[in-house]
Amino acid sequence: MNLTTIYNSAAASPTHPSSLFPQITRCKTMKQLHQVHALFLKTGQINDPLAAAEILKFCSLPAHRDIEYARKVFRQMSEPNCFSWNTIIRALTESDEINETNEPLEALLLFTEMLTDGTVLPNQFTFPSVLKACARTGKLLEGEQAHGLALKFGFEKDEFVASSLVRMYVMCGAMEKAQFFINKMMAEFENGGKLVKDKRRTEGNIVLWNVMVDGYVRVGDLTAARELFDKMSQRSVISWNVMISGYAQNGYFMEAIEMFRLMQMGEVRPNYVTLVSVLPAISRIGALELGKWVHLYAERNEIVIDDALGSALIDMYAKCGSIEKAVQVFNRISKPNTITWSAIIGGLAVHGRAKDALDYFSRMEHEGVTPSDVVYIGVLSACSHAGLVEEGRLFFNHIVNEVDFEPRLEHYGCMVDLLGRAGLLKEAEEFIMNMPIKPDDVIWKALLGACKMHGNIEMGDRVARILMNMAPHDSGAYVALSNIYAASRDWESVARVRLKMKEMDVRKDPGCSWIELDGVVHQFLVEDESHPRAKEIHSMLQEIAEQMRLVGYKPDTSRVLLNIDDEEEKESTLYYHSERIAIAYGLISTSPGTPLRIVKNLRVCEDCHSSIKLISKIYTREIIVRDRKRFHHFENGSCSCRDYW
DNA sequence: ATAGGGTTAG
Repeated sequence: MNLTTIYNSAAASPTHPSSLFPQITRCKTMKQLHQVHALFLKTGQINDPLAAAEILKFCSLPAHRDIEYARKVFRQMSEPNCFSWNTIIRALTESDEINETNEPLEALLLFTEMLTDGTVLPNQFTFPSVLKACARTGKLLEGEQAHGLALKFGFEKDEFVASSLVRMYVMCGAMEKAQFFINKMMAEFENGGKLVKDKRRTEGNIVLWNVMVDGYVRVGDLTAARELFDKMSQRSVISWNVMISGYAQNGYFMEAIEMFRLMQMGEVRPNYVTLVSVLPAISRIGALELGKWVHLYAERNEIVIDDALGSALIDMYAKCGSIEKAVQVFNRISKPNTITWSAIIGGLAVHGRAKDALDYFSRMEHEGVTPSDVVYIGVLSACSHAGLVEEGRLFFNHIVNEVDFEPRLEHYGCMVDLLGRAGLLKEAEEFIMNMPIKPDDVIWKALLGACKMHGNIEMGDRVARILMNMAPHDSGAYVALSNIYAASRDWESVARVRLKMKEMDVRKDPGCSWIELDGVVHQFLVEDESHPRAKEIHSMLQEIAEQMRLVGYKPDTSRVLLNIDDEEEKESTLYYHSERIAIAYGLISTSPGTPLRIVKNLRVCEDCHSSIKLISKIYTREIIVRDRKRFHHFENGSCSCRDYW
C-alpha cells in the first residue's frame, strides 16, 4: 500500500474524528443538531468559533442541508474565523438554488464582505469555492478578480486553486483565458516546477490535468483533449471517464468505444460512471455484444444498476435491436424515474410497438411519475410510427391544454410526421403554418418526406425550395426532391436538381452501415472495397443477386441518383449500398440461422427494403436493421414496419 | 477544498 491509498482510505472513512465536539459528531439529524445548538448557546460554547463552525458544517452537509439555518448561525457568530467563512461560502456555492434565490451569487457577495471586513484573510481553501461560484453563475469578471487575488495571496499554484481556475474560465466560456493559464502552468511543469500540493498526496496533479482535458472536451476540441490525455503520466478513472464521455457526447462513438477498450488494458478499472458514459456510444453504434458485456460487467462487479445506469442500459438494448432485453432491464429497476420511462417508451416506439409504448405511458402515470417533455416525444413518435393519427392528436392536445410545458420543436416534428405519413399532407402543412414557434429544417424535412411518400410533386417542390433556402448545403432536400421527380420519371427535373447540387457543392451523405461480429464492429461505406475480405464479400453479393433473380426479383432502379444510362450498372449500384455489403459480410461470417443486426446512418432505400425482405426468406435469417429513424425486423420475407416507414 | 454520468422529433 502506498501513501496515496492510506490517505484516501483515511479520507473515505465514515467516522471522521471530531473529538473536540463529540456531541456534533454523534448527530444524525437536523433535529438532534438543534438540541446540541441549544446546549451550546446555554453553555456559552457557541462563542468558540470552532464549535460554531462545526454546527455550520453539519447543516451544510448534502445529507441534511439547511442553508437558512446555516445562514442564521453564521450571522449570529460574533467573530467568524476563516473556516466559518469558507464553510458558509462553500454551502452557498454548492446550492441548487441557482435560479430562484441564486445562492452561488450570494456566495460571491459574502466573499466580498469577507474581504471588506478584513478581520480574517481568505486562505487556499476559500478560493476553490469562490471560483466555483463564479463558474456556476458565469461571472467571468468576478472570476478574473478572484484570480488576481489568488495570485496576490500566493495561491495560484495551489493544486486545488489552479484546477478551479481552469474550470472557472472554461465554464465562463473564456477558452482563450483558460488556455493562457494552462500554458502558464505547462511552462511551470516543463521548467521542472510543481504545483503546491497536499503533502500527503503523491499522485501529482491529475485533477488539474483532468480539468484541462475536460475544458477541451467542452469546446469540442477532442484532438487537443486527447493530446493532453496522452501526455499525462498518471491517469485516474476520472481521466478515462472524461475522455470516454467527451468522445461519446461529441459524436465520436467509435473513439469512445476504443478508449473504453484501451482503458481495460491498463490498471484503472471502469466504474459506474464509466459504464454510464460508454453506453450511449455503444447504443449509437449498435454494438450489442459489447453492450451485453457492459451489463455483465456491472453485475459481476457489484455496480448497482439504479435508475440512471438502468436508463442507459435500456436505451442500449433498445437501440441495439434487443427490445425484449430492454424490457427485462426495465422490470428490474426498483425506482424508475422519468428518464428511465423515457428510455423504455422511446425504445418501444422505434421498434414500432406503439401499443406497448402507450401502455407503459399509462403505467407511468398510474405510478405517479410526472411525464417529462421527452416522454411525450416518445409517445408521439410511437403514434407516428404506427399511424395512430387520432391518438397522436389527442396526446398533442393534451400537451397543449393540460401539461405545464409548452410543446417543443420535437413535438411539432412528430405531429408533422404523423399527419404527413398518414397522407394528410394539407393538414400537416397547415399545422406547420400555425406553429407558434419557428419551424426548423427537420420539420420541413418531415413534410418533404411525406410528399415523397405520397408522390405530391407540387407540395414537394414548394417545401424543397423552403428547405434549400434554410439549409443550402444540406443534401437532404436535394436528394428528396430528386427522388420525387425520379419516381414520376421526370428525368429532366432530376438532372436540374443534380446540376443545382453541383453548383452549390452539395454532396449526398455517403451511406454507412455497421455490423458487429464477435464483439468487433465492422464498418462499410457505400461501394466499400476496403475490407480485408472484400473479394469474398463481392462474390456473396453476386450470389445474392443471382438468388434474387431466380425468384423473379426485379430491382427498382428509379431512385438511383446517378447519371447512368446503363440499366445494369444502375442495378449494381444498388447492390453496393452499404447495408447490403454488411449483410453479405454477415452471411459469410456467421453460422446458418444466426440473426444479423445492421445499423445504418441513413434511411434504407425502397429497393434495399424489398431486397432485404427477400434475403431474409432466401437465407432463412432474421435480419434486424436499424436505420436513421427506426428498426426493421426482417423475417421470412416481411418486415415489422409493415412497409409503413 | 479541485475532476466524470442516463432519456429527446426526421
